[in-house]
Amino acid sequence: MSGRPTLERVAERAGVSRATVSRVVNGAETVDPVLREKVRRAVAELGYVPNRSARTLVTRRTDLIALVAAESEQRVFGDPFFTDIIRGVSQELAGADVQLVLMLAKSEQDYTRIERYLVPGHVDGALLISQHSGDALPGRLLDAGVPVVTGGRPPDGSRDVPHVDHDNVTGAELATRHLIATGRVRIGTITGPADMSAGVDRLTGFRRAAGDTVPADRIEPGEFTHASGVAATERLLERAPDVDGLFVASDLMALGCLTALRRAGRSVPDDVAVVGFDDIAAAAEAEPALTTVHQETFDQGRVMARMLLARIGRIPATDAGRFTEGASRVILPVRLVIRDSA
Amino acid sequence: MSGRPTLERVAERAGVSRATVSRVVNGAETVDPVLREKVRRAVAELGYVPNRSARTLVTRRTDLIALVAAESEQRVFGDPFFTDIIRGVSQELAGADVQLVLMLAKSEQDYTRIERYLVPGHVDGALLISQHSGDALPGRLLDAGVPVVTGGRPPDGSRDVPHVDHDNVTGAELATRHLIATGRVRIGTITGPADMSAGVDRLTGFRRAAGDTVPADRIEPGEFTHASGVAATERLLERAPDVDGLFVASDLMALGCLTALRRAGRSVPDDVAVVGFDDIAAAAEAEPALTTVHQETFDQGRVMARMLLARIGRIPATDAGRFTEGASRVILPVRLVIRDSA
DNA sequence: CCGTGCTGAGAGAGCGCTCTCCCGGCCGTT
DNA sequence: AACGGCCGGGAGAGCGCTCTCTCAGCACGG
Repeated sequence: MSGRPTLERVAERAGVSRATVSRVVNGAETVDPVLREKVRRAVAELGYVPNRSARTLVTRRTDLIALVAAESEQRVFGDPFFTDIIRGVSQELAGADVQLVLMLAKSEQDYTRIERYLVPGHVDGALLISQHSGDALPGRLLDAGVPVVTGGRPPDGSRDVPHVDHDNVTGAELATRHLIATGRVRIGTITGPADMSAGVDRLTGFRRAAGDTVPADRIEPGEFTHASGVAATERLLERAPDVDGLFVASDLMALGCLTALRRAGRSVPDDVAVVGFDDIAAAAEAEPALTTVHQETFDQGRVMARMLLARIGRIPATDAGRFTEGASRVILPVRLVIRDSA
Repeated sequence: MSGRPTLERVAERAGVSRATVSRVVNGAETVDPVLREKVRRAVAELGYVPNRSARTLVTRRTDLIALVAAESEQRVFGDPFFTDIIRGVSQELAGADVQLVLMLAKSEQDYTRIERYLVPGHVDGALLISQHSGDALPGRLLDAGVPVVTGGRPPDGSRDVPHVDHDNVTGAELATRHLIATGRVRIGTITGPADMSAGVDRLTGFRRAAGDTVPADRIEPGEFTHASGVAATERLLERAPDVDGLFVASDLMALGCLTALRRAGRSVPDDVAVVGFDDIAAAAEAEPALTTVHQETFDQGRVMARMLLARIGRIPATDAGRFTEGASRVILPVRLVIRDSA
């Protein structure tokens, strides 16, 4: 570390000034090809790599982007969702030579720490996932001028933040219509949390397809986890034993639902048809294989990253495409995947 | 960002020199309490937060630690393993005010990029998970003087690197002994990849318990994934249809194994007893609930982080405990969890 | 009374880079 | 032939921080 070559050393070796080396390293056009070649060689010979901090100090660019996930209640983490988003984000950032700083918030205290870290320009921008209503972070970051993109529509009532979401309403509608089209008449749903937009939107879609005639005892709240899927199904079966079709707002819950139905002696899809949402890997392996709404979580991560990169001017104009300036909202399409459970 | 207060401004407001403010901010003892209080107030009033790059430039400390995962073949990612490690690492780093930089390598090219990034002091240390034999990264980092801790024993033949592993040999031995103790006589195993130490060690443990009498056609290689578990079980059943007990080297594969056995019309545990390894959340939910070897992946992440922090002098001596200097190797205990599949 | 030893605080020199100036040389113009 | 314009390259001023060095001030002993 002590012996690491500096710009100065490279300049010396190449017989030019520091400024010229800097120009070459940063790809400036206005350098004589002969000098450029000399510098290139000196850089290679010395194994020169620019010192990030020194550069950041003057450019005010960190080449760092934070991915913040509210991990509270382990909700995010049981979900393959998290992993896929990270993979997508990671891939896109790698291409832009930007590093990913991962920050998990388990408590209010963590949140404060994260806020203190993000605000003063330690990162060039932030990606937020798993937002809940009442979350002040996006607003604070916006106020502080930190570029932000969230995964999923911000909860109702929060400020308008650029975001990338899946078409949850349409997905839920497709799922529910499928239940109806296959002859189910006493349809119910297990919903996601009411403080997350994915929960709200999927219920909206369900209502849009099923109409307002669905009695309240066939609507049961869950928490997007496997365990909550089991519990919600049990409660629902108790109150509405004649239910013959269920739209379950996440695959993890749907898997729990299958377990609960099996224990209750109901056969799927004969007695009760089940449709999930997310199309996680385990859905296809379930017994029976789960009919579900497919979404592209990996792509969501990629688009989030691209959108943020565009906002901070890190994507060449040609590449940025529709995300360059205007777009502050991208809704990705979903599709129904019919397997055996409905 | 432009208006962010600097040390200079704080000094001015507090009526002291920059050096004194720096001392207070960094918790030096040798400052007059009166001045200290003045500085504290000025810091609070201006909302001063030190500029990380400027500090890094002189201290050569980045307060950044990289977590590198070889994501190739998506093996790492299907696994809840990854998520748990991250959670553990993240928690421990948060306490030390160190940020986590996540780097996923999908290709050789990524690997080169990562190496270029890590070597020149962009991070204070690196955590490596999912190592394969032939992986040159740990050695290169060691040579470059970058502190490294790996998750899992480095593959045979690689250089000795500080690491944190679970006791895979003992775990596999326990699992296999359980099969024997419950009366299974024609025992087989589905192994992990031969280029990963977890795969090798679990096979060693199996052999240690089962003896050398196990015929080769009851040993079938898998890749730690669900799909490979299904395939390996099918191949094994074809060659050794009379098998009555299986030690499967990962839960994901064991779940696949259950699926394959069900399809083949074998009942578990009556016809074939199955023991997995990892105790992922889904193991308890499986049908039948999976008997498996429990490991503390979350703790593994924590210990890895602590070990690295100790090596770079970021853990107070009292806390560092056994990891301070000597320990370059920690083996975490595992235990057998008996459920319904064996 | 002065000299010695200490403690606490300020002055100032960088850390390695970028970027704005400015200047020298070359072209084209009048 | 003289001059303006332009372009490539060098000099040098920071970016915000840390840390060594130095010195002022005080208590103490001789």
